[in-house]
Amino acid sequence: MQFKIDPDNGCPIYEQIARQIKYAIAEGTLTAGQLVPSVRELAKSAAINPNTVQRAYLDLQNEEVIETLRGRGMAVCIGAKKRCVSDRQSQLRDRLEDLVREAIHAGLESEQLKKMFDNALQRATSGGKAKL
Amino acid sequence: MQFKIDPDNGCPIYEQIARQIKYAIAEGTLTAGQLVPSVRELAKSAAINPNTVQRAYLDLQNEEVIETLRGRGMAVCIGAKKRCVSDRQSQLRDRLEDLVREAIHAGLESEQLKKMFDNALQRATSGGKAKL
Amino acid sequence: MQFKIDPDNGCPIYEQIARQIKYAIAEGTLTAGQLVPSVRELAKSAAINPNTVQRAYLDLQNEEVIETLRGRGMAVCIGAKKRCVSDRQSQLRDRLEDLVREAIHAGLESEQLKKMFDNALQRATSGGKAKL
Amino acid sequence: MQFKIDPDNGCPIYEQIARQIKYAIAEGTLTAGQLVPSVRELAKSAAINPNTVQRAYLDLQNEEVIETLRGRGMAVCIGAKKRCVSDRQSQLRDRLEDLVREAIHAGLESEQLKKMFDNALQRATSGGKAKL
DNA sequence: GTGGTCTAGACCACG
DNA sequence: GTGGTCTAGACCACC
Repeated sequence: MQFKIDPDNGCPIYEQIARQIKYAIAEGTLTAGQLVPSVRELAKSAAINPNTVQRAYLDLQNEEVIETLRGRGMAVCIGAKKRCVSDRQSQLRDRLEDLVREAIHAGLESEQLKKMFDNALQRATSGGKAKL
Repeated sequence: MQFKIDPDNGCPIYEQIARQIKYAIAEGTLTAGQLVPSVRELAKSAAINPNTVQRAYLDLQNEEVIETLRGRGMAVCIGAKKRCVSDRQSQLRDRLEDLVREAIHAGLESEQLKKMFDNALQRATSGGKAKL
Repeated sequence: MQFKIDPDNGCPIYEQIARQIKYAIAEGTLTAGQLVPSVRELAKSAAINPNTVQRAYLDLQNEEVIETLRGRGMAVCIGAKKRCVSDRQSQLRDRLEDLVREAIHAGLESEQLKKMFDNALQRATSGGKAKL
Repeated sequence: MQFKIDPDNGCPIYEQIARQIKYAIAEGTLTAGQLVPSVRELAKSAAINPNTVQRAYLDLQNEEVIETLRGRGMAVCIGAKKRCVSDRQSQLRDRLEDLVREAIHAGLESEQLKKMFDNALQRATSGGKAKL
C-alpha cells in the first residue's frame, strides 16, 4: 500500500494517514481481518516519524476501524468497511453542502457554480486515472 | 453589518471575520472608501476578543483590502472590490476542485457525486434565503 | 485539584489522569463548563511530561468528557457528569462481578469471600479518609 | 485439562495460562508429581504460540510451582498446593481491597457497593455451576 | 497565555 | 518481530 503525504497542506499528517486507511477500507483494498502496515514500516515508507503513525492508528482504534492483535500487529475490524463507506459518503456530502451553501450565500450564481462543478468533475475523472 | 461567528468549526475566528468582510465587499455591501466597523465595536457586537478582530484587520491590510485612515478608522481600499470578487471565485473554484478530486479519488461514482451536488444546490438556493 | 500518580502500578499514567478527572466530574468537584487544569500546569504539579497529560486529555476528548476552547483551555462538556457517573458505576460493577465470579470459579467459599469483602469495606471506609 | 484463553482481555495470555494452572493445583485437579501438559500439546489445544506457553511455564518454574523432569516433561512440585492456595487467597483479597478502596475513594456509597457485591455473588453462585 | 502537531529516541510487554 | 508508554523538546496557531 502506498501513502501520499503532504506535510504542508494544513491537514495533520496523522489525519492524512487515517483518512487514506479508511478510504482503502471503503474501496476494498483493505479487508476485515487483514493486517495494516506496521507502525515502523509505514513510518519508514512514508518518511515520517513512527509516533505520527501511532497517533493515526490510535484514532482509528478509537473509531473501531482497526484493532491491535498483541504481538502480531493491527488489523481491520470486522464491520469496519460498512462504517468507512458511509463515513466517506456522509463526510463528502456535508463538505459539498457547506461549500455550495457558502458559495450561494456569497452571491455566486447557480449557473456559474454549476459550470465550476462540471469543470472540476471533468478534470478529476480524466486526470485522476493518470495520477493514480 | 452583522457577523456570524462559530468559534467551534475549526476555522479561526479571525479568518471568519476577514472572509465575511471580503464577501461583503465582493457583493457591494461595503464599497470603496467606506469605513469598516471599529475593532472595539465589532468585538463587542460579535462577543469576541478585540485582539482577534485586530488580527483579522491586520490580514486585510496586508492584502490591501482595507487601509487605516489616521484618526478616523479603517476603510475599504479603492480597487478592493475587483480583487475580492476574483478572490472569492478562484477560492471557491479551488475548494470545489479539491473536493471533487478527493471524492473521485476515494472511489465515489461520478453519478453519485453529481446527484449530491444537485441536492446541495437545490437545498442552498431554496433554504438559503430563510436562513439569512 | 490534586492528582495522585503512581508511575509503577502497571496502569498507564495517562489513564490514571483521565480516570481521576472523570471521578472528579462524577463527584461534582469539576462541573460542566469549568476549565480543567492546563496541560502544562497539570504536568508540572504532577511532575510528569506534558505529552502524557495531553494524551489523557485526548482520550477524554474522544469520550466527549472535555472539549477544547481555542486559546483558553479545555473545559468539561455539558452532559459529561451524567456519563461519568454511569461510567463509574458500570465499570466498578463489571470489575466486581468479574472478581467475584473468578473467586467462586477458583473454588473460594461464599462465606470466605463475604468476609473478605466486609473487611475490605471496613478498612476502606475507616482508613480512606486518613489517607486523603 | 481445558484452558479458556481470551486473547483480547488485556491480561497477557501467558498469565492466563499460569493462573489457570495454579488454580487447578489449588483446587486439587493437578496434584504434586503429576505431569502438566507439554508445551506443544497445550499450545496446540489452546491454539496459541508455543513460545507463550513456554513463557508461562518459565514463570511457574521461577515460583517453584512446577519443575522439569529431564526427558519426561514438567511436573507439579511437592508443596506447590499449599503455596497456590494461599497465593490465590491473598491475591484475590488484595484485588478486592483495591477495588473497594477505589470505589469508596471515587465517592460510591457503602450501601450501593454492598448491594453490588451481593448481586455479583448471587449471580456467580447460581450461574457459575452451569458454566463449569 | 492556551492547546496542537511533530520529531527523536528510550524502554517495556507480548508472541 | 510487533505495538504501548513515556520523556524531551521543538514549532505552530489561536486568543
